[in-house]
Order: sequence, then structure tokens, then C-alpha cells
Amino acid sequence: MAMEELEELKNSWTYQDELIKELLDNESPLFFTPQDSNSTSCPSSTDDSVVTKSFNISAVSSGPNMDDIESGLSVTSYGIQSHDVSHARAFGLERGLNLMMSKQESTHETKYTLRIKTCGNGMADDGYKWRKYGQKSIKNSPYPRSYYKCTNPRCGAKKQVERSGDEPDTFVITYEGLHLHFAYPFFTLDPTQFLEQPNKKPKLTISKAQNEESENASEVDESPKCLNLSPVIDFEQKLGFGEMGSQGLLEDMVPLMVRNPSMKPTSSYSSSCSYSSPPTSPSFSWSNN
DNA sequence: CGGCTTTGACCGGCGC
DNA sequence: GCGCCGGTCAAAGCCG
Repeated sequence: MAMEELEELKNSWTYQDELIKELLDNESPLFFTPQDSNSTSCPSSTDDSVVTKSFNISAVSSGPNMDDIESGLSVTSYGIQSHDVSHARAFGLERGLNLMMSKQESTHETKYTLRIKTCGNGMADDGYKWRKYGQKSIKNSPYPRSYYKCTNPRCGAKKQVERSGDEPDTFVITYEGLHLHFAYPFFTLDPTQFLEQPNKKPKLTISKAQNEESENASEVDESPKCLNLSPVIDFEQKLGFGEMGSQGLLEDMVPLMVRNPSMKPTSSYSSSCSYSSPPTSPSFSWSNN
């Protein structure tokens, strides 16, 4: 992809970019910063000298933030390697567009390769719940590669996790596909296009997905004080998604606690956050031999 | 018992 | 055509 196209993309999607910023910037009123959380940093980050930068709560709950990516990770797009955050963001937007409009350009794939040094006991997480579906030993590498899919039925995101051969304490995580449910609110497409979005998994029927949505909704109803949906609803209404209901939008990818700093992560993290990962995150569950 | 991981089989792409 | 390799599938086993 030519850089001019990137610039054009960045310029033409300023509104979506603003929304991305809302999600990624610590200043966003919708998200609280690690300082606000006061108890959620990586427990071993202070005694582990090799930590490049451990994921803070925003990374744990909504994916790595741009600071993390900028400081310790690289973004690769088929040969294009860049530490330019705005480019990474633009790639993300582009990826979302590619997913949403895959009928137009199905062959242009973009992958994101993150190199992350282990965080003490290996605990790290990108905030999504993944299901491992395979593991293969890789030629010329002493370490196997694990394959994960996002468990969200509306999301076809995948990732591969493997140890770096020359840096055993470094994990190489290759994300393939932006979390589609993450991208929903950012694109003002005709709502009928969502009915045709190609990435839904065939194993789950629509009714099942709707069941899950209603389960999520009941979760919200049962614990109203852990959630403040008004900004999200406002987003949807502004973007014209009001008639779509609340299905699968921002609340899918932002764990409930993120949107309410008053929550106590230790007491409600595992029980109320449908997209928090268990303590034994599959991403980094390998033993250290 | 349901959800998840493990792991060998299977399949397709690619190079020789 | 054949073999290698990476990605996916699915049955079996594990675990809470």
C-alpha cells in the first residue's frame, strides 16, 4: 500500500480517527487511565528488568494502547514495518475497511505483528477472549506456534502466538484481522450491510448470537452500577445505529469496568466482564521449559 | 457437564 | 507429481 494512499486514508477518515483517539488516548473521557485504576498494573513489572512495557489496564481491557505499541512493539503490514503510531492507526482503519468491504478487495490482507517481552510470570493479555484451535511446531524454531480465534461470534479475528527463536523471552503475536465488533461503531455504513457482513462464523446461528446478546443485556441489567452505557448509546445514535439496538457494539470490546472507574477490578473483574480473559490467559500459557 | 485445550489428521499452497 | 510446510479441523481428554 502506497504511502500516499495512507495519507489520503488518514485525511479522509478524520472522524473515525477521532473516535479511534477516543478509544486509544488516555485523555479520553470514556476510558480511565492506569493511574486511575491504582491496582491493575502488572504485578511483576517493577522487578523484571526485561519488560519492555507491560500492558497496563487499558491494554488488558481494550487491547494494547498506542503507547505500548509505540514503545515496545512493531507494526508490520506485509513488509511495511513502521513505528509510526499514526500509520498504525491508519492501518487499523484500513483493516477495518477491508473487513467491512471485503467484497471490494478480498485479497489485500494486513497482519499486525507484535513483539512483546514477557512480563515476569508471563501474564499479559490483550483483553479479548480467545479460543485456541491449533498448535504447530514450526520448522527451524524450537518453539511451537499457537493459533487462536476470537470467541466473539461476530468477529473473525485470529492471532498466532509464538516465542521468538533468538529471544526466548519475547513473544511474537501476529494478529490477523481487526476485531470486527471493535470496528462496528466507527463506520457509518448502511445498516443493511451489517446483515451481510462476511465474517460471522458459520457454526453459530443468528438466533444463538441474539441469545448471547440478550445474555449480555441481562448482565447489564443485573449490575447497572458497573456500567455507564450512555456515551456508547450516544455514539450509536449519532452514527445512525440506533435502530440496530445495542447489539455487539462498543460494549463488546470494552469490558464493563473500563467504562466505570469506580468499579473495583479485583472484585468484579472476573464475574462481570464478559470479555475479560481468565487469569491463565491462553496467549501466554506456555511453560518456560 | 460444559467449555476449553491438546494433538494428530487433513488439506491446500508452493517449490522443486 | 511429489514432498514439505503452514493453517485448520475435530475427536479425545482435561478441568473447574
